[in-house]
Amino acid sequence: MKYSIKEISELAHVAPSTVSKALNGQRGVSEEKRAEIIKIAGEHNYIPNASARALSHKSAEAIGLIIPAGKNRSLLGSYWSEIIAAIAEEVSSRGYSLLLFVLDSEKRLEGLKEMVLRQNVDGLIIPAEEITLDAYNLLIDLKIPFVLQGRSKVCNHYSVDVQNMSGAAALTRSLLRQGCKKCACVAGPEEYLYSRERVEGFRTVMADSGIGNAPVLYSLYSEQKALLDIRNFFEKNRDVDGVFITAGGEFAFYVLRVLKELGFDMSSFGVSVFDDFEPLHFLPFPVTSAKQPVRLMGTQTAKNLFQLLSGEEPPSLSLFDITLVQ
Amino acid sequence: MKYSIKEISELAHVAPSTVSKALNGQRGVSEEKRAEIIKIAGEHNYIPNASARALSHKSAEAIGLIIPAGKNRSLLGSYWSEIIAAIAEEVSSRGYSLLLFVLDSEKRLEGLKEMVLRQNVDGLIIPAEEITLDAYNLLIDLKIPFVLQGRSKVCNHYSVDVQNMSGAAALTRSLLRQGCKKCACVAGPEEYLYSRERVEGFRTVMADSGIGNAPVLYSLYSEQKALLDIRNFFEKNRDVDGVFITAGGEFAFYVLRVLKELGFDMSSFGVSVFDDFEPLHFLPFPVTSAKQPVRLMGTQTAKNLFQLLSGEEPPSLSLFDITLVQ
DNA sequence: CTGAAAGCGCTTACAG
DNA sequence: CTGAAAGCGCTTACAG
Repeated sequence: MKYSIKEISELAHVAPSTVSKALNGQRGVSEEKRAEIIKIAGEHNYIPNASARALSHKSAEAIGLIIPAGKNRSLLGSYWSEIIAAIAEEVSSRGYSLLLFVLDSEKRLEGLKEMVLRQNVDGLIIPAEEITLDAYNLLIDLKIPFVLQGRSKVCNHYSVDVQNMSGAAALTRSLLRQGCKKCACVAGPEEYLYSRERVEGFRTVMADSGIGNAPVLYSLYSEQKALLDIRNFFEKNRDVDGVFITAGGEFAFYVLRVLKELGFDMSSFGVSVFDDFEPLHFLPFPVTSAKQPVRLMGTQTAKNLFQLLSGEEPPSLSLFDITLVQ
Repeated sequence: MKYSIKEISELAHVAPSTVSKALNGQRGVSEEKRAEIIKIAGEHNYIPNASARALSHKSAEAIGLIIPAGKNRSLLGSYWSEIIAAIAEEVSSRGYSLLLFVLDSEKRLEGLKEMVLRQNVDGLIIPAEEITLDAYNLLIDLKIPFVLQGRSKVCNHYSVDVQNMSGAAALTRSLLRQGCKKCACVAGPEEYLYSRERVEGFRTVMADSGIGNAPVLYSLYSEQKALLDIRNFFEKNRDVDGVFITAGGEFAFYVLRVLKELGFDMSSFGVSVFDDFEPLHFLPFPVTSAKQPVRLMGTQTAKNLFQLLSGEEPPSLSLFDITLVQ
């Protein structure tokens, strides 16, 4: 059975307010009574009602995390699965809880807006690529604190991100160093800032080394669409001998699957991937990848949000470097 | 700015209770007023306070999902990342939200207990391998509805699980069919029922084919410990020519890494893994894996929990079959 | 130190 | 149809 504070107060022969103070470690209760109350509450498995607490506190002690996944975008092997773990850890270490909102590819932030907002959260963590101007304005209007995971081109707001351009440049240089003559780039959705930045890093290095217009493909993360696009792309670019893939996880494997199917000789093919993923290094050919300090980044995001909640001003941008993994 | 129902009611020149009825689609409001109220609420981005709502409803419209991950157990490529997505989808399609609790390897359910319980959730989804008798009794005492993901040996309760024994048997038979003469089994923690069941499936098939005591290793999922155990195991079992791994994701790759390091000739080595994981099929040698219908299982778990919440009696056990993937 | 009272923002009988 | 009132379970000034 579930007890309320009133019932506990009766069992302890004190007022509810005294129980509240005792259990919350506030002063104004004799140590004698406090001990007694704690004992009784423990014996009855008393657990304060979080909603009531939130209502009077005017704080739910909860933060909301939005992640892009759902039917067409797997969480598997992705950046987001590690982000979740990192943020969950930081959030729960502060006694807060974590509301998770998973975005379907169709129902973008729009559909979830109401849902997210009607759940009481003190703040939100939002993937930069998902925020829209409308959503941004709404959050600002409602004064709901939030931080972005990544940077957005839609709005300028507190962000935590990785050095996309220099990371992509390093990966591209690695392809050249391996002797690739004709490199291509397969990127995620063009509408995402990080896709574009990584492509730009690729292009810059290619241009610097005198290669005018290396082939670039922007695609989507949905398996079906990606496989189709990638196949078309490589059928038109049979002479490519190296590829820079701007996104890891399953997407990188889609590219590799197509290359294999089209009969490319992978033993003399350069592959570099933005985002590290252990299975990449078990392949029968070498892969260079960029490891983002994802855990640190997730933790930083949560920390920045908590700073915001406490009224302090967090850094407007926390930028992290990648590490090359061979 | 954030408006309360009282403020909206003043703007609309009606009583708060009328606003409530209008916005919640209840009868007892003229359609005229209802339209007017909805209009005003919309214009002011009115969003009802979830805590207040939960407090009077006596339902938070939220369910809690506990997952085992954290520092030493990655979410990457795991069963749990898909479970999260499936459950999130089902939960949000019902207008509920999802509280996520990530368990560190040290602080098992115990530490989280208070945390989980003081957040208002209508029900919980708990990994079978994490539940303890104490936690079980507490939940029963507090009448908090919950379902288990997997079966537990600690308690008999509503569960959703995969056919562990027959799946393991199929994978083992596949090794034999490939011509393996000396098969070993590398399993996850012995304390987990599914580890034991899968080992049992392995042993049964081995025994049936006249092989007395095939080597079996139980280890942990933490990278460090696993690598150590696995190395020791195979150093002592140099003559093994096939392995059945009871868990997919990164754990399977630990095994493969060690085999590679120890110089086993993988081209003539049989590998079968319980749990499918796309990267497994890009390896330079064939791997047989068992694909669990993880999405369906997650959805079923959520559905069973909602049945429980609505006062119905869900199946005490929903069992799913694996599919062999070559 | 102790407790009665008001308030947090909703919802839901209940009366008019 | 409409609204005043009580209640959900806490917390927090405020008196005593």
